[in-house]
Amino acid sequence: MAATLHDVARMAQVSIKTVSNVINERPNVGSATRAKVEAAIAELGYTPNLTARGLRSGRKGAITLAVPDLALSYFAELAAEVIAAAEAAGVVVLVEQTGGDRERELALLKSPRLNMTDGLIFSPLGMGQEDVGALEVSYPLVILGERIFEGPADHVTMQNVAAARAATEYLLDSGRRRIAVVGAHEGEVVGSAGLRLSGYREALAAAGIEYEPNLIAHSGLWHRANGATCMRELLARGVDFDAVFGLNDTLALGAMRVLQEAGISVPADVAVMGFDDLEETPYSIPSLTTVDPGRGWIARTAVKTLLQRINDAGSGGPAETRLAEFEIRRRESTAAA
Amino acid sequence: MAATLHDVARMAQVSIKTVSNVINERPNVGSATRAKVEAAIAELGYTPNLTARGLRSGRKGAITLAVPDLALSYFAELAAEVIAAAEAAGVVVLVEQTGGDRERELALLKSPRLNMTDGLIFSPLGMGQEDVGALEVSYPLVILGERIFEGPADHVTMQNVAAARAATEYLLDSGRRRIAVVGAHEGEVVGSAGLRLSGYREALAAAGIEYEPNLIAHSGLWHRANGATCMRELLARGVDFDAVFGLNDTLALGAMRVLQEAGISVPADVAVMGFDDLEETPYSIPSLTTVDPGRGWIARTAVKTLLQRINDAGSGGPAETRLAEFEIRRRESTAAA
DNA sequence: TTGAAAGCGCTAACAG
DNA sequence: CTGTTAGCGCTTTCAA
Repeated sequence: MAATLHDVARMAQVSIKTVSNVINERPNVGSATRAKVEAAIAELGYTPNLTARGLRSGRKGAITLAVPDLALSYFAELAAEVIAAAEAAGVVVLVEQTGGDRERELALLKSPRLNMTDGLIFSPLGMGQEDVGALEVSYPLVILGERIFEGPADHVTMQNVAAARAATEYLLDSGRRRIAVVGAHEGEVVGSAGLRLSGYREALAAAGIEYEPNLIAHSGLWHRANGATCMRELLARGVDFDAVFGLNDTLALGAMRVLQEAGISVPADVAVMGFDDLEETPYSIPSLTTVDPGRGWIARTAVKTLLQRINDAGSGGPAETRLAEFEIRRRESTAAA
Repeated sequence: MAATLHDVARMAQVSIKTVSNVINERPNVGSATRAKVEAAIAELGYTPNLTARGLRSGRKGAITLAVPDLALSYFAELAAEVIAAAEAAGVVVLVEQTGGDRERELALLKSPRLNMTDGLIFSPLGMGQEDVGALEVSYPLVILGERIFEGPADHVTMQNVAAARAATEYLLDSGRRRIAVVGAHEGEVVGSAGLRLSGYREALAAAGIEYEPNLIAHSGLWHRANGATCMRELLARGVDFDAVFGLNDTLALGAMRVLQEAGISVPADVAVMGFDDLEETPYSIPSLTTVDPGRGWIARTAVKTLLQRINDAGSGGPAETRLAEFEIRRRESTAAA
């Protein structure tokens, strides 16, 4: 059995309160007493029971991170950065996967499991604006991504529209005119897919180029395999294009795979642009031009914001939205034809 | 304030014990009483306080998964499967990153944080056989990977030596003779790198081919960038080779990138073999032949084993080692020259 | 500066 | 079948 505060107190011949004071680095403890207590702690190998502390104090020193799926590289890299940022603040991270499924996302928001942690960083994929009410929760909550605007919770996110527009303009500037899109979501408006498509359309409109639905390929989850499928579909349609904008990197990579399989040269025949700046993008063949949406900043800001809300305990002012800076990472896949 | 058992009991006009019985699905509750209690639970939106339950029962319904880094695809995909398996068993997962650093790994094993969960699935990278004593811990522990043999804890792992040997033999069988290795760890014996290199040497020896140190490139963490660096080094050495065995997929992918950059055709000039069967390997260009080491089975078995130990609470018998089956996934990168 | 004691919300004897 | 009660290990008033 692990040693408790009582055991330490008994051994050090002081009261349990004094031991507690030492552990929590409270100032008012005599140095002789402190030394005695510390000796006893070392001797017994005492380590505080975090569950008991959590019950008593209401603070668990843990947060939950909910993402669709860690097998999606973007979320894996995001999670890595969230965990690192939390660790730096002395907080641990419980990771939940929702599969991007609306029902599971809604269920998670009301799950008793959440009371094991002090708050939630939530990256929804299936929920939409109509579910904004579900975000009225009794615990600190930070939302990532754009499915929901103007909600009751803090929001940390990337500039999807502006960044996608910049990506498209970059393609346009390099002389491409017929830009296919891979990974769109039929009829979506508020999700990442819808927003990035809006950015694409804005760029087209600004350049006086007509939007052509036939150049848009739709898919479900943004897996590499779906990028490949989209590209096969585009090729099957027989539509002509000189560039592809993958709505994220894995889609772009999957599409690029199929392009080369079909004997189409990248970038000579078709330029490829991604979105996310995954760690692997400099190592694809050819290396992938993409948009760095500020993932690291998003992770750090989400953790910082959540911990602030936890500390403020309700008195923290109205919900805020914070936007990350983005940047185009130019690589080989979009080199001049 | 959230409703408690007391609130529910008061509203349903029963004792707190009865409410507890209902919640924990204990059989001995009259159906009329049960209905009353359930109504009260619904009315108050009662949700059990898991922290209190954990303190009282000693069971938290959570486990810890410690991996080097979620930004490494192998660990991200492993974590995804561990979390899914745990979820199926009604358990949540706290994820820790050690960076593969020995000191951090050792520190984690003694961290008070671990008492927030019921047990640990641990994938060490920096620790070695000399640290086997650190695995004598007071909580249920399952070790993943091969850094440590014959330890006091259950061990779920892949067949590194046999699988690497099979991979090398596959290359040999397809007519390749000078097989470079990317990602070796200088002087390592018990780690994945050392074991996979042993498998490589076994295959060479069995085929009567001499082992040539000049064909081996060393690296640190198995990042894609390091695979690229290794390949640059190999090319700089001017040594001749007709195949590359990447000790994992990301290394192989990074190496393949550099090969093509140098105008060397894969697989015509050089065949490339990976290890891990990452989700992206069918979509690289060319698609990557690799070893599926049984990652999904490992994740599910690790969770099952850990939960069993947790349930057995010490009376579970001696530590066991479980080995996953492996399989070569043949793709384009090793097609006949 | 330190001690005694209450109680966080729950489970599990033990009674009835 | 249901109620009473004693803690799990900790933090935290309140006194001394």
